[in-house]
Order: sequence, then C-alpha cells, then structure tokens
Amino acid sequence: MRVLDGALAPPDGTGSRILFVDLETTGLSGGAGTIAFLVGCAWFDIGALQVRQFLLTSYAAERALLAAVAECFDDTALLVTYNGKTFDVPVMETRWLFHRMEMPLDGVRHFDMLHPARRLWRDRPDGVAADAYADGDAGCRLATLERVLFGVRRVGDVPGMEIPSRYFRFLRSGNAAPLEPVLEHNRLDLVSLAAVTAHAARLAHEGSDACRDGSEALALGRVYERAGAVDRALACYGRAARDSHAAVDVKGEALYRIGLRHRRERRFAEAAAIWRELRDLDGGSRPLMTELRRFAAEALAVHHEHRERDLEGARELALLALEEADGASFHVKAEATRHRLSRLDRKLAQKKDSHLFGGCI
DNA sequence: TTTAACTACTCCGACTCGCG
DNA sequence: CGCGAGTCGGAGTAGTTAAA
Repeated sequence: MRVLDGALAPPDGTGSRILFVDLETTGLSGGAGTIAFLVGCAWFDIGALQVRQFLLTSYAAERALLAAVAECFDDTALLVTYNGKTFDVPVMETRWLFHRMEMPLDGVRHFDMLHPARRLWRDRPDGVAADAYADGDAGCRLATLERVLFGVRRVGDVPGMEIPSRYFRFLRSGNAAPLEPVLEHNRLDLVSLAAVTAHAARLAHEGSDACRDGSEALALGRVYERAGAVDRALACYGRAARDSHAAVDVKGEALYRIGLRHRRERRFAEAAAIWRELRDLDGGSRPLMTELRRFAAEALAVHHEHRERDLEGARELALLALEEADGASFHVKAEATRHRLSRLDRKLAQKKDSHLFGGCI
C-alpha cells in the first residue's frame, strides 16, 4: 500500500491489525453538534472479515461508546477509511476532545482509500465516471466503485441523506426498526471498503498484468510514477499504449508519459521515436489528442534543432506546432513556438550566409 | 568562458468532490 | 447543505547542457 499512498509506511509498532472504519453521524457539518451514533469497525481474522458495530442508543451513553470504540482501536497498526481524513477521523476526534478523553488514534497510521481510488478509477472512460454520470451519481463514491469494480448492486439501500432523520426518529420513538437498514448500510460500506482496498492493493502488488484494460494500466502507471517506481510505471504505460481496445486518449497519454520518461532520462532518440508514434495516432479532433499532437510536434522540433542539427526539419515541425496550437493556453504556447521559429529562421539565414561566404573564397 | 535554451523543481491560488 | 485533502495549471527559479 506504500505505492498507493506515499506517506504510508508498512504497519509496524505496537498494533498488528488493519482496521476498517466507517461512521454514521447526525449530519455532515462536522462541528461539535455532529455526533457519530454508529461506529462500524471491520478487520480480517480467521480467514474472514469480522464486523463490529457500536450503536449509540442515547446521548447519555456517548462516553461509554467512545470508550468501547477506543478499546477496539487497541492493537490497530493501520486505520483504513473512505474520506476519513476529512470526515470520519475529525468527527471522532471532536467527540473524544469534547469528553476530554485520550485520543486513541494518536500514533495510529491512517490510510484514506478515497484518494488512491480517485487516482485509479476516476478517469475510466468506460467505467466509474461514465456509468456514474449516467445514473446521475458521483464518480468515485464507495457504492459506485463496488458496482463498477465488482458488479454488485445494492437493493433497498438507505440514501446517506436519510440516515440522520432515521436516527432522530429512533431517539424520539424508541423504535429501532428504522435503524435496521442503516446498520446494514454501514455493514455493506465496511465490506465494500475492505474489498476496494484489497483490490487496489492487489493492483499495486501485481502491476500491469493485473490490470483489466489499458485505462486501468495507465492509471496504475501514474500511481507507480508518483511513488517513484519508474520501471513498473513504464510497464503499465506500455501495456496501455499497446492495448488494441484502449481509447485513443488512453494510448496517447500513455505514449506521452513514456516519451517524457525517456526525455527526462536523456534517452533522446527513444523519446523522439515516441513523439513520432504519438503524432501518427489517429485522434481526430479530440481536445486531448490535439494538444498531445501539438506537444509532440514541438518536442520533435526541439529534438531536430538541438540533437539532430536538422534546422529545416525543426522549422517544419515548429510550423506544424504553431498551426495546431489551440485551446485555452493558445497564446502562451503559440508565443513560445513563434520565438522558436524566429530563432530557427535566424540560424537558417546565418547558415545560408556562411555557405555563400564559403563559396566565394 | 559566456550565453541561450531546456529541464526540474517549488509555490500558490482556484478548483473538485467525497462524507451522512 | 460545510469542510478539507488532493489536484491542476501557471509563474518563478535554480541547475544543467552545449554551442560559439
């Protein structure tokens, strides 16, 4: 999981357990008025996922609930949440602080699966995003991921917005029936969180071979590159670029990243070959491909001017890049290309002069 | 040795989007 | 609905390279 979150070191220290946590609360605002009335915890033991839920049956019992949860956090090496950095952990810490209790999470490593999930699956043209938007649903919500990654569709699940009002109804009436689906929702969220985390960890461990398609390979490559695993990143980009079923945007970005990697490591000839391949991709008028083709023309112009000493070729490519400059940053990029063109013209004129001069002698 | 061009950083502000 | 972690693009800067 270190690959998935650079800040994360492998579990060590006193605890030994990886603990998945999900809260149901009385609202979203997160201030002192928001209470976690259900704390779900899950961990792997004896070959299965064990789930334990702490339900607050009255406000008076909150201190006891927090103490029981703190006890459950003992022996935890790693806490895993979904958006927990922003939501679950601050809510819990506020409650412990409110009761002037010790903070059981101090010193416990925390892995928030939301951000790696976005890196891995947000941009899937055929997957999470497209499917989610068709449903009017957000792209990387936990329930969306479980549907797209595992083909699971929840039946009769409680919408999150309904959860606080169901709890208030329970407090007023004492009837726990409206809470049953909330407990089930929390349990499913924990199972999903564990499954999504395990799936991401498998991808990170097994690399490009474990990817289902080019789009996932491209995303995993970005994750590896961020983590400094350059060779594994290149393997993923290669897989994405050569995937015959991959969308042209996916291939284009994969080639672009392979080319950048070559150039950064001063393998200029290999980089140039990739820029040529990128220019040969048939991307139609897709904005990303238009920009990548322009970028490749500019990079090839640099290569021809400075490495191959082919001023005419460089000029031709710079002209192409200028023609293809488009979009929001048109002016900045076109300006740089014009600057390049005028320098190339100057150099070509000098070359011509020196030839003439040489010829007269 | 000087100079221009390129590259790789860092920093900052403006976003986006998940949670019940 | 509010909050905040993370991302993205632009601007500025320091270091590197190679030609003259």
